[in-house]
Amino acid sequence: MIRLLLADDQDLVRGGLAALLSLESDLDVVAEVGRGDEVPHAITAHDPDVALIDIEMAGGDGIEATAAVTASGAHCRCLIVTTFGRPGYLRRAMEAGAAGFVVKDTPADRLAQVVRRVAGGERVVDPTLAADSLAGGVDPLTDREREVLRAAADGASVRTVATQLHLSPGTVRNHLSSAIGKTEVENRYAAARLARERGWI
Amino acid sequence: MIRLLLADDQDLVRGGLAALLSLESDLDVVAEVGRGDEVPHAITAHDPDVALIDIEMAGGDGIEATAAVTASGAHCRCLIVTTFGRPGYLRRAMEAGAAGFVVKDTPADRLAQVVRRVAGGERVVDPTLAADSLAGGVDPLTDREREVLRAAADGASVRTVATQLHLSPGTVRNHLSSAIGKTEVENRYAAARLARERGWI
DNA sequence: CGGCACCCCTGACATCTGTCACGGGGTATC
DNA sequence: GATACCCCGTGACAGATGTCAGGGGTGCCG
Repeated sequence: MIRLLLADDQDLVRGGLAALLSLESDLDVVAEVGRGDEVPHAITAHDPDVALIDIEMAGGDGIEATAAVTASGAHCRCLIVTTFGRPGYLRRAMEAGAAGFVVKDTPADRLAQVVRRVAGGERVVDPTLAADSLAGGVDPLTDREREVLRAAADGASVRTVATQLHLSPGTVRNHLSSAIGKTEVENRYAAARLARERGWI
Repeated sequence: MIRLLLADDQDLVRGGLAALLSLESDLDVVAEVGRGDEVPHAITAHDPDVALIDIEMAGGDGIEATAAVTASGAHCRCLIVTTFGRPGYLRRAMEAGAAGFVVKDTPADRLAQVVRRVAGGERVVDPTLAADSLAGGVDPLTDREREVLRAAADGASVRTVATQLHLSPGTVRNHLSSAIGKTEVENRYAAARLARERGWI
């Protein structure tokens, strides 16, 4: 019997996955949580073999949760199950110690197979996604550029961002200009959009 | 027996919902589609009583699909099941003739009840969402403002938007300025963000 | 009919943005 | 030590943006 933990902030999706996986005789959903930061506690409490974790969640994201589980040295292996197949997500998830990464577009009947392979010790990655990740290139932004871009992403002015990050307005503009250059777009918003799409911020 | 159609572009979610609903003895999932524009055809082919439709989908959105079903005069009733509880979505869905609207945060065991009530002829709306919709106010934007805002949302310059919509650059700027004023924010991007959040664009 | 709201356009203005050249300071690598 | 990054800052410039005050046109409604 493979013991499973589900982490997803949407009740219907979580319930659906539970129903789906429970159809398999060798899989047993032993716990469900709706927030990323509840994952470590649930793992110590229920000792699952595999944790299926979403990335975008209300309380703490799934990559951080995965990193926490990895750091704790728990027996449980983490399988990321996410909506967005962003190359940056994949890379960051693997760095955080994830044992698998699939998108929610995966055919439903294949999920159980993936879970079994992960439980068996394999690393399972969505093949098309892995190709994208290799082809799409890596994040060219520096830490500061990412930070500034993130702060400016939802329409904050230079002055606001500068105050927020304790920087001079000129410096903020320089970082933004650099990010715009690296992403080869016209302005900060397009740059932020692209960076988000690629999973860089 | 209540016959169901599922429309969601994510295989795992669709499969999960199917598994979840199939646990109920009076519900029967007779068809599944992964695109909004396949909904009308699937309805004529399988004659379901209730269609569970997502909004954000790859091929044609769920509100358009609902409108098409309503226009066709089919016996089938549409229940929107979506990730985002945006007031604008709710309003537009109801205008398109939806018989129900729930978010994916809904507890899994309540979905079957909602489906039964919709099948029985009731209109079922997420209560907190309905409150938001009434309190949050209506879309203050004009058709043109919405259009211009949408075109400018992902970082296009004024010139680009103007060419795209066959307008003068000055006119575009006036529309944007007006939208910025109505949304009470600082710039077009924040305005677009807010409009998207509210479901206006 | 007169308002009223929307649409389209113009021109002008202050401000914000994106870019460039330039400087100084820190750290890691060879 | 030289080199190469990265970080932070300045000053200056052209161009984009947001705002305002106009002008005409349409259609709707009291």
